[in-house]
Amino acid sequence: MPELPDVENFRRYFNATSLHQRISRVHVEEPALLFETSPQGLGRALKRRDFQSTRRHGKYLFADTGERWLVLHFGMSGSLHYSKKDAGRPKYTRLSIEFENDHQLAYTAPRKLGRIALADSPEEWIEARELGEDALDISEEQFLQKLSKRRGQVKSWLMDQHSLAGIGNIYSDEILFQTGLHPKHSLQDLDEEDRKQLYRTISSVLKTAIEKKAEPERMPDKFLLPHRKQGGHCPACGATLKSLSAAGRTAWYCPRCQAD
DNA sequence: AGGACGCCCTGTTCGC
DNA sequence: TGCGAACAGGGCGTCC
Repeated sequence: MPELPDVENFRRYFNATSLHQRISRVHVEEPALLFETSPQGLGRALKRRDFQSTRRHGKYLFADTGERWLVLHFGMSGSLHYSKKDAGRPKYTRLSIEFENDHQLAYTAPRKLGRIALADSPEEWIEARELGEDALDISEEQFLQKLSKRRGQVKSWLMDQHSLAGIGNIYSDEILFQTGLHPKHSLQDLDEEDRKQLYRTISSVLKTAIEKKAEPERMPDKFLLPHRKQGGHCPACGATLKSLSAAGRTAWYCPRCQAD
């Protein structure tokens, strides 16, 4: 599930459950998800410390130990679950962090496509991965400038984490639907008003999705999200939605409201 | 540079 | 109903 709104909710969940508690044990159940560290290295970085704060950049979550930062990426299926230790670990737990209060924070990822790492700081990580500005932090001026330097299809650009960080397949569809743009619309052909509208829609869609806990059933009626599947209908005009392939993913759009 | 692929995984959904 | 194929909200490397 994890695009920017999901990860922001994970961050808030992390804050509500896992700050300021001494870490007693660290279990790495899927070492393949570790990036440039080892179970021992992760244990050394976390044990006997506590998480003091969190940050998010795009789809990455960072937790500060006062020394190094824990970095979590959720791939396509990752999530967080805080529970009492004696309840056992949730299914698909790939990493669990146990606290001295007999609770644990489990990072689950059925599809094993996530990433667990350590960084000296969020900034160091962002720079090393060459991530773009966070989609909710970027100013309109920065946004317009970045856009003007690029060519290609609008959907691909929105999903490119090196341009803007945080937007994936689902929310790029939502943003394009609400802006009335076809997924393959050329960036160069966007006029000034389209560009400004795109910027405003990114912000409003992501903020609304965060508020709604990134849960499709909670989204406003005008959102495409709950309808984007085979046989789904446009919430604005009722037309049957169409799909196409873009940047290796399936885009859903309304052929009437988003004519090319 | 940008775009189309293939691949990494595995649970769920689709289509015959 | 049952089975294999295709697909799923991500990201990376390769090739053209």
